Amino acid sequence: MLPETIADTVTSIDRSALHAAVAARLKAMIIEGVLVPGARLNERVLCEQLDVSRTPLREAFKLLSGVGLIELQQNRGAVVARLALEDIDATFTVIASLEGLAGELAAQHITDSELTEIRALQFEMLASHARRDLPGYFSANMRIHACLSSAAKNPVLAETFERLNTRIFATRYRSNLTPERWDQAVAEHAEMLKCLEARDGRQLRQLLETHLHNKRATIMAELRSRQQDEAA
Amino acid sequence: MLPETIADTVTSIDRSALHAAVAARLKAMIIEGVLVPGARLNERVLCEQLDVSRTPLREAFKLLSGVGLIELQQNRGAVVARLALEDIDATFTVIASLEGLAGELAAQHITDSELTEIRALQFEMLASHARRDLPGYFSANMRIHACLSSAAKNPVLAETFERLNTRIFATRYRSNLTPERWDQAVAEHAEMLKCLEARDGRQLRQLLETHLHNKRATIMAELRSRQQDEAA
DNA sequence: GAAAATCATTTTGTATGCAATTTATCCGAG
DNA sequence: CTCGGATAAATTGCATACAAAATGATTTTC
Repeated sequence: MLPETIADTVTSIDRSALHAAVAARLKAMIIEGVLVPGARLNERVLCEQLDVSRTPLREAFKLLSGVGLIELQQNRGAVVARLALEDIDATFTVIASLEGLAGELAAQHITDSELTEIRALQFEMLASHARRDLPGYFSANMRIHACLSSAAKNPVLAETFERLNTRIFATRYRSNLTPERWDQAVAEHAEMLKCLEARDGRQLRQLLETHLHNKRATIMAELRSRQQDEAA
Repeated sequence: MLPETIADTVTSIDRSALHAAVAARLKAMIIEGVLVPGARLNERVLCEQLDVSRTPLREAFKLLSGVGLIELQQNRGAVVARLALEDIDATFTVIASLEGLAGELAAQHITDSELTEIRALQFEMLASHARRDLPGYFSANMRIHACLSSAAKNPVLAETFERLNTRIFATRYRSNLTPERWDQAVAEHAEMLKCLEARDGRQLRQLLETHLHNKRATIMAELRSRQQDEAA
């Protein structure tokens, strides 16, 4: 299934914090799509796959349910959280607001080195855009948003973000973009950097909110059409 | 060992969802201040107190750590989450932003009956204010904010809220108010209701953000002075 | 032949036992 | 008397065993 040596080192589980390690592994499996939304998490099967007993596995379930990645059902075990379109929409709405806040705070608190890093990432993003390298673009994009979040110097905000992002990670960073929307997004990012350099929090917040609002609209449209296709 | 009286029924733990019930009990104990921040959660002791075995107790720990009410320490068990002043400040900043969003969405989506309920709660709050009944005031206040959150029709927002609120519940709804600040808060609430009735989302958002910003400033000032007293 | 009921199997939930780590106590050296 | 180290006690972490519930299959009844 997987290459033996390196993969084993990566995938094998650290026995010293088993429940946490199992949780991390399950999280990865969910994000990577190995475990699809709605799938039942059979304890016996997962125990054998991960080579742990049921106790730490069940504890990991509880940890993940707190993040909202899985749902616990009374006497019926756990299933991978299934997000309805409305949930995704709602999540983006909240993320948009938080991202706006992050921008406003970042404009106040960002250090020069952080700003330098964001500039660099911006160029990476431009490079990926020029190459039409979508995965590279998403990667740079994601790191820019993470950088902004950390520049805001608000751990609660960062944590809340992290939480919401993991839930819709696949949706957010694996969607398609029309060429026009892609160009527009890149242009928006350029604007955002300008605001950041000018330390204009108000404006940055506004920009980020509309930026995320646009992203939400794009993704929702895509998801809806995809759902229609499936129905047909 | 069956529950005999009504009191027993209320306080005894529902055996059908033990880990969840235990989590609820622990949450209550933390919010009520029975378990103070920083206190170690000894498994053996809690098992005896709650009359459950360690397995569901430990699972409850994991559930609560997801909400951020307790912290898990490697090989050292769990402690009630201890919030530094900066954490409280950061939390309020995020709550302010979310509350603003809730207001904006509520203005768009609120139903007449919800609006009626908020009006009623507003009067309850005024009554408590007139009587200088602080607990009653906080209670009405809390229900108004909850109502607003539910009127926003965004479950993700509501959940995020709930999460952040439980963490600083004691701080938020048990602080003192100067008479001036109290009057001001009541006035702000009147303004907010007006915006809601006019379905003016923009304005309401602005109001809520400053309202929460004021609340934050008040509470942070109080906490800082309290900390100084303790040091002296 | 279909619906319902019963029984077996599987799966989840809880309790307990054992190993490993941490914490507390005691003793001796400086 | 204090500090450090060794040992004992306590506590946590994981695995397993048992109990309860849910699922599925088979038989019974109409």
